[in-house]
Amino acid sequence: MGSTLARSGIMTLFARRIVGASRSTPVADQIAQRLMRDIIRGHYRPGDRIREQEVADRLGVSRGPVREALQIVEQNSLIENVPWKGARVVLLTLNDVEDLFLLTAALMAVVARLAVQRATDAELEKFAARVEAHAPSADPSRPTQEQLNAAFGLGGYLFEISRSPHVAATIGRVVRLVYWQHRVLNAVDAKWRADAVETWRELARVLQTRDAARAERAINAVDRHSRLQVLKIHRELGTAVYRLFG
Amino acid sequence: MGSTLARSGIMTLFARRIVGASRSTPVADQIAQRLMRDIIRGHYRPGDRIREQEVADRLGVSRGPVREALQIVEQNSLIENVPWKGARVVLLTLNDVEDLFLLTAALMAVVARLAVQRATDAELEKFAARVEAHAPSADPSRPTQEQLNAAFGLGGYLFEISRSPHVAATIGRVVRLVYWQHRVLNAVDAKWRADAVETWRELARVLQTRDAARAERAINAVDRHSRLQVLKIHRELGTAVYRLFG
DNA sequence: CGATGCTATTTTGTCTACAATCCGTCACGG
DNA sequence: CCGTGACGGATTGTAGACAAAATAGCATCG
Repeated sequence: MGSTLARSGIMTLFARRIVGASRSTPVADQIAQRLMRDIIRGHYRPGDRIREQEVADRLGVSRGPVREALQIVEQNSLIENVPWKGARVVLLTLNDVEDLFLLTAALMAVVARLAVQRATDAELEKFAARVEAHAPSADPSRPTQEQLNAAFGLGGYLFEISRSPHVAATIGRVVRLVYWQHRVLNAVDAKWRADAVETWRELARVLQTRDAARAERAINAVDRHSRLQVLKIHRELGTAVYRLFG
Repeated sequence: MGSTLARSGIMTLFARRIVGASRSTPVADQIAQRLMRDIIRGHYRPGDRIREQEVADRLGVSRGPVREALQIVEQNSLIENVPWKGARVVLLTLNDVEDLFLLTAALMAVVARLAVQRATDAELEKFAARVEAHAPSADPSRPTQEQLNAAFGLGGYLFEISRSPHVAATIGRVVRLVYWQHRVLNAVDAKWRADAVETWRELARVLQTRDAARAERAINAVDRHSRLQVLKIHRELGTAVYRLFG
């Protein structure tokens, strides 16, 4: 059946299975990861309906696991499940996005403190190396998707070395939505991407000083650029932003 | 089928369905709420296995909706779903609980700011009234469950008047786990409960001053008493705390 | 006596079938 | 011409049956 079900690889960072870790990932989980990837990559757009049978046919499974997966995706705030009407990709309003950035700021501060406290020197060095490795994707000529993947990957590793599954899970649900909104940044081809990489570099440097207060400021600087741009576009375009998600 | 499926009423506060709001709550959601209630109230204890057929028989439904419900509960970090081995109630370690309190503190600060900004005067008065109404449950002779319900109810209303579904959903997942840990407070029958009510009263007063900084301090004071007690018990008893969850 | 491998039972994972509900369409009447 | 209500197709909700895997118990062997 599931030759079409190749594991995502990017989202996996936030999927912590604390104990068992059996070799075979449950099909429902795989479908959920795949659906969230498809939504964030633009295969489904905000407001789109997701039909169970369509997903089942596309992935070569039956509707049972698909329904379980939809519950997972709903819990991650990417879809809404309305009784007898099915699943629909959420339409985030300007207020939603503002609140998500609020949450991100507060939770990122926690992550920064934990990383400073708990990450090893080797891990912080590896983090800095990853920042450099992903830096090329900040090239304005590259598609937004690469920048998105890079940020998601860096964030995921940062959560990992913070050594708190609960913090990682909580903030993971939030940043997934935030980075999804980064798709609207297609509309602005400014030097924003280069600035973003510079803030990541600064964060990597500050983390190695083990200064919690400075780390909090540095990690919030990372999101500041994108936050301003994303909110600006939302304010200008209103609900028309959804056309940018194709 | 579902005469046994009476709606919980307490958890409902965190279950936001943004648009549709059809009259009939999906069975899977009802089962999930019921399972989470059962776990927190001690029907299932940490480490207990939850068999699908048992749940299905007990609630008078088939295994399909139960499986969907288990995915929801797993996303709320109350159970772990291990492939081919089923669902098991999570065993929170001391580290887990510490991290959850960290998260709570950070997120409660956000809630305090939002409540100060967004709640109406009438809502803040109603909040103060609810604090007084629930005050009797702080009576040391009452069971811990009542104190737990009271705190959960007050928290839920506070999240509601903060007017941010995303913040409410995010912190809801965390405080559910935190208040679950309050069960260990059976072991200490100190004057903790009366102190707790006094911190709630103080929070209600401060919110009405619309002072965000003071509100942050006040809301963190609410959890401080229970946090210290809970962590103390965890440190003293180690894994033996699980015996307190019956 | 203890360890190991086999077998029976239990439990989970998935699929198929059927019932309940919704949505678009069209006929009908005002 | 427009609103209203019924019909049919499509989609979701649930149930039951079957396959796959794990657990427990027991017999066997060292």
